[in-house]
Amino acid sequence: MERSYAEYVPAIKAMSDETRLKIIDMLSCGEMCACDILEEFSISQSTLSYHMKILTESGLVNGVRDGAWMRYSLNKEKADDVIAFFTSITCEKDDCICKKCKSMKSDNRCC
Amino acid sequence: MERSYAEYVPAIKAMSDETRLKIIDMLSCGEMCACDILEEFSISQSTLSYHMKILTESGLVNGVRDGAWMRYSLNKEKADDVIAFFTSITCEKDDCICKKCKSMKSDNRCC
DNA sequence: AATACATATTGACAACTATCGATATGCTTG
DNA sequence: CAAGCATATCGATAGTTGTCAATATGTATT
Repeated sequence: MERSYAEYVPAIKAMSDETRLKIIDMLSCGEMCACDILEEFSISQSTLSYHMKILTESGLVNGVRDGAWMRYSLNKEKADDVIAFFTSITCEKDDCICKKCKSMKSDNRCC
Repeated sequence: MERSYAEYVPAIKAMSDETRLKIIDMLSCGEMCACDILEEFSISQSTLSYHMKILTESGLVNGVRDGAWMRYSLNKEKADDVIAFFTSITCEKDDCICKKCKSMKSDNRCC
């Protein structure tokens, strides 16, 4: 089975930034609007908007407009999907890509 | 509780690349040497060495010299640690950072 | 319609990343 | 020790990222 690693890259990239990790954590219990998220950081409004765009485009965060505000929330399904993907590529498995290694020996060593 | 998001950034950054995700997958069942990993990709030897450095410096991959070869393996503890961190920041929790949000209402909405 | 507020977009820029070819280092074997 | 193979490092380069100030857009209120 060929796994589609590239499919997960945008979400993992979205998580590979300290600011965005904190935002994900902040959204784990419910919705927050941009202005309240902004208060927790020492970054400009445009920078936060940039981070929220990366998070929403990655699918990890949902954003809905509510009048003048944007309400952001965590897309739990997507987050769980990423976690499941991680778990799958870091666990031994019967159809593992490494089984294709020509010189792999019986003790799981090659070379 | 203040979480140390920054602590996990190098490992997540290491995972945010298609090539390195595939390498992690290849190492999930056992050790492989650089030359065998290289065969699975269309990249130069120096580029692979660069990726292996990022993976080992992040702690996700262990590299040990074995004569002329390097034997790489997944650091399962580190991988599990990252997964546990993800799980923790994407799940509701009593000590959640979002609970500090001034305007958070009883229905977990703010604004 | 004018003003104020919330958020998004733009343009600029410095820092970082992925890549390569060339070269260096380290190990093994004749 | 010389040659050859495995891996690492270096220097260059094109592309990406995170940041800001300025500006634009969208919504609510007066």
